[in-house]
Amino acid sequence: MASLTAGNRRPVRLADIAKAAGVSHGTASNVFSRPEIVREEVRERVRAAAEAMGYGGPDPKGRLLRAGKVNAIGVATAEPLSYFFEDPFARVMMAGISQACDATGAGISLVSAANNEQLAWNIQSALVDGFIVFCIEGGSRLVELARERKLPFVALDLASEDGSVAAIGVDNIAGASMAARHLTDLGHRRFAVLALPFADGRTGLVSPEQVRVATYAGTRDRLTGYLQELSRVGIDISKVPVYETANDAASTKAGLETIFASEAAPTAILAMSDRMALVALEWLHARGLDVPSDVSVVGFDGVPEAKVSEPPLTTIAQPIVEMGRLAVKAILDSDGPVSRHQLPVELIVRASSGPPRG
Amino acid sequence: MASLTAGNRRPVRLADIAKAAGVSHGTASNVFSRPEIVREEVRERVRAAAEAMGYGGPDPKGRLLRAGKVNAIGVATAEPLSYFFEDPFARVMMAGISQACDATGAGISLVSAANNEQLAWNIQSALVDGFIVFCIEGGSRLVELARERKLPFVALDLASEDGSVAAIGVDNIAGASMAARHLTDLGHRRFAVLALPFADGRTGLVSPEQVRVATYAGTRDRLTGYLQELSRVGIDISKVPVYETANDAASTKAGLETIFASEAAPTAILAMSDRMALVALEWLHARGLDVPSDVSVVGFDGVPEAKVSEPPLTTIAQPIVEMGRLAVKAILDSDGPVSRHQLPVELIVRASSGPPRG
DNA sequence: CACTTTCGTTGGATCGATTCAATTTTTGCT
DNA sequence: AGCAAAAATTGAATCGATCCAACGAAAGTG
Repeated sequence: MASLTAGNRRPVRLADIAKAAGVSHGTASNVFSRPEIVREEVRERVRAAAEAMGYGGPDPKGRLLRAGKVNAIGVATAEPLSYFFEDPFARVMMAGISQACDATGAGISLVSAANNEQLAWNIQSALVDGFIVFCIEGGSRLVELARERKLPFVALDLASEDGSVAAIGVDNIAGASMAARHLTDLGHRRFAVLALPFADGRTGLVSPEQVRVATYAGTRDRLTGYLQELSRVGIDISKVPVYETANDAASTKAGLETIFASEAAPTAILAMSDRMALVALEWLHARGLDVPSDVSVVGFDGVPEAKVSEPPLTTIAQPIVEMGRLAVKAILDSDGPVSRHQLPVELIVRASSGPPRG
Repeated sequence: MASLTAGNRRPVRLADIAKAAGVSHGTASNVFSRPEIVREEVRERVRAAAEAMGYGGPDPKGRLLRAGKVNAIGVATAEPLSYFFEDPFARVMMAGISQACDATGAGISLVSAANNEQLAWNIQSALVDGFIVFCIEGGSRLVELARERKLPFVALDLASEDGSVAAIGVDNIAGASMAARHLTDLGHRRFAVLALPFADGRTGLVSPEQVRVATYAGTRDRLTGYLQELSRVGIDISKVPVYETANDAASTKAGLETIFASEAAPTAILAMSDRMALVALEWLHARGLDVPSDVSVVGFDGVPEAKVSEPPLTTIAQPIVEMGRLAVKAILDSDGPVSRHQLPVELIVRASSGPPRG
């Protein structure tokens, strides 16, 4: 019934206009892809036929099959799609990826789903030349799915233990160590750690046992870096509360409640992400605690928001944009050996850290 | 030379494993797409063959051609790709689009290029089921290119005059009018307007003539709304400076310089975007002018940043997320007539506006 | 035991283009 | 005009899958 309107579902193929123009489909194809090699008169005839029949140009679906290359790279996470536009770290990373893609003319396909089954299907059916995998929650599954596609892929921000997967990350141990060192140098001795997930789906204070079996090596490495430095100055690290969050506001606040409920409240907080650190800043302010005179806070990541927070956040800056660029490069020239890059981080001292009171 | 390593460029097709497993390609296909209809023994044999030969599952490229649907929608702009992750308005809009896509399981393809030729090619070859077109700079060209693909598409944030293109926008005249009304009610009589582009590529004070031939009807409508209200209270609108910017920091600051260089500096600024308004806030502060006691500022868009600026920004909020959702819906059920939605806007009064001094 | 269902499998047709070797037409030159 | 070289055109093969009508075998029925 809907077909009453002009009665056709646009089945206009290149072959149709070739017939209409009285040329072979080979020639018709040339009119669009290499117009210079077909005689002007013929070219115009074909163009006119295309115009008349409402032909929208060669369908990329067809071309794709022959050409093999999609000219787009997929960026995958196990978060909902909006993660790409809402998470500060993801946004900066995507900006880096964008730059590299713009430079090479590649497109970006966002591949993602919070739902597990949907995610698998989306990865299996993504039309891309390769994947950049954001390893936050569900990282290992994601890597597994990407690997199954047998396309080039690179894991981001993951201290993957599996040397066979290409990965781009930072030196988490060194970075965390620098953060802790900065605070111990200032004289702090009572610490608390706001940790990223060690494994999927749980939050709360973590035990050494849980750290040992951590799924996420990156989280473990940062903790290792923190604790290494703390024990160096003689702090009993078994007394340092480590609260695992889901890197969102709610679980971070819960962590802060727990941490500050204890007798010996810390004078310094080591947060494994700027996102958590920024939440902490807000929470401390609401609680009437001054930063940095009551509590110092040091983040990790170096997102732009850290520059303009109240007070501006001391943090370990990752070369996020550069990582994004490298990732794209790794996909596009993915012939060589699996590329594993470990980039340096940098301590950026701002106003959220200072000597402890007294 | 590179082919020494195992000497093959992965030409493993479904047909290959079918042959290896001793079944027809039809059956092999079924093993992956409808496993329940093939006998277990056969299924396992095929699966084993696939595993052994390193087959990564049915290639979506092939499936696509047959299926016809990509299951992804393209979002197009004439800006570089990073625009999606850096512009506040775009980010909120993308969040809305993401939500709708998550809900329906569709993917998102970012289609964009600052370079003209590249842009055309990218749109022509994008593997998508439809386009959502961000009409900022280069809007008309973009719409033209999208139209040529003969795919469903919807223009966002564009008061397109051409009734044949689906579009989702807000009532720009009413919104602008509300903004101006708010300020006239407060007692303001000396105004300046920071305008979005009327046409591509130029900035500076605009003449009525330039307004008349504006490419962007949305910009013109907002101006109409402002001026309608101003003349209603008896202001000589020919004296109101209207400075056209490129909606970036540089040209906005240039506009402010121009505006405040004049004898009778305005007591109120009407900015056609929050982005400009926020730049204005900063510029005025740096210049030593207090907002709102020296100058009131009212923006347009309602981006999240407006809530936390110093001072918080009075603005006309668009239902950005809702627009994103509607756009996706328009693409996905694109059978009906071209859908043109005009959504309402809302005046949000914050601290950046107040009565003029004296 | 013949006869109908049901189930699993087969292989050809199709999706919409590009490519390339072969062929035809045009051009250029004497 | 005659012939070689250059340019334009043709059409079959290919890309990698899915779909479906037809068919053979096994199971069920009188």
